[in-house]
Amino acid sequence: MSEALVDVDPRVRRSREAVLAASVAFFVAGGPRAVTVDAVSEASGVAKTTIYRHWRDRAHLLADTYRACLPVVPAPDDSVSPETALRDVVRSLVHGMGQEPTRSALPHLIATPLDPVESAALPPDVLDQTFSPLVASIERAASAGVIPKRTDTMEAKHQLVGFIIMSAIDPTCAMTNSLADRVTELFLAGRQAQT
Amino acid sequence: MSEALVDVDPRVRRSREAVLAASVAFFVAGGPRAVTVDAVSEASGVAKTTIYRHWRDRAHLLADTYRACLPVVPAPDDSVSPETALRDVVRSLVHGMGQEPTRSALPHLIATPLDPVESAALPPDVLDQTFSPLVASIERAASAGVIPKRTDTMEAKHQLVGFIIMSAIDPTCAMTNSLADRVTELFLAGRQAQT
DNA sequence: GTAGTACGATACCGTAGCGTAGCATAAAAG
DNA sequence: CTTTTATGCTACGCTACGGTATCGTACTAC
Repeated sequence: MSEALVDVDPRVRRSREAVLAASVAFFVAGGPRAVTVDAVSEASGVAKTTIYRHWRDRAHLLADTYRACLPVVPAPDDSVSPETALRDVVRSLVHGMGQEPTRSALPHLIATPLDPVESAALPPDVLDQTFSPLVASIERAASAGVIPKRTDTMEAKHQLVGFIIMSAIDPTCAMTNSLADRVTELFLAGRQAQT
Repeated sequence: MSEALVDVDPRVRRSREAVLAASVAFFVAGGPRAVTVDAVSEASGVAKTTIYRHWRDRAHLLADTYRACLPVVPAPDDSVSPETALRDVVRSLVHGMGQEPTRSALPHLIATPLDPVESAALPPDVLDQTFSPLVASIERAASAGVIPKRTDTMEAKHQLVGFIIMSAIDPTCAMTNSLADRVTELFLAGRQAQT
């Protein structure tokens, strides 16, 4: 980030990182409710007062914690075929959802934005942004005719995202490229069978 | 329930129902964290002391609240074809997930069992039981050869359940038989295209 | 009508958690 | 070495919440 050029003081860096790491750990283990300033302070070794010097209040700390648990999904590559682009995005999503802390935090990532108090400092559509590359790939596949042109984008999104998320929530499931490609194949085969 | 034959006293019935209704409302609106005994007491008009006469502690109230939000999914009918049985179960699931309070509570229904403190009085596999009819239908379809016999049951479950849940979470999505049949069709077409 | 029982109201204790104030200390920057 | 700044520590006030005790009242059942 560009902030790294401003926050030169290593003390600030160290404090912010230690706090966020502890906060993420609590969020993963017990959801937003488990992220208490006192607990984070003790676990991170950073004084409570210092935490409040970096975050206005608990809601803002929680917002940063939430964002730290979101996977980074690269934008789809337009220079390859629509099928390949879709397959790559699904691979990225499966990989991102399988990585910690995202994977263990997933149920909380879904539920937190719906909590009227815990979502206080959260932008309303944080989670949607994660799936926007996928939506773009679906739309491209539809306009290219790889799947029926009349395909309901949101329905297709539910189909793919749901499959991936349920797999990630199941701890016995391996989040590999192999799984990702199966997701893509089953999706394409089903859609292409539509009259 | 058979309890209705024992709890003849209308005062008890009235209290239990009012408390549970208010508790469900809070759970739907804000998750387990929002279910506080004080708030439920005030909203239901039932005294706090009376609540503790019917539930040992907050955890047991929350467990009943959670169960009240689960949909009822009838067991699959073995007298019809595997395809029809699967289609019917998917219809029931879609319908159940689309009904209030289940629909609005869905994210919390997923996240709550993973919360180490809020899941205190919850049986560990409450949510799984909801999907057991679906799993049975998938297995029957596989052994009948409607879908490949080597089908990974859990993977197929993730595929179907994920699609349904993501649709239900999207408030703009109509949870109709039409959607349910599309889910089933896309599933079967994709699976049947497997070599 | 009478006995039993569920209920409501109030008051209370203990704990957890948010957020702040004041001051001493250590570390970075020049 | 000196100045600036980030930090740690202790203490504090406040609120929300879980859970209990007590007592008077209203309703149900027979």
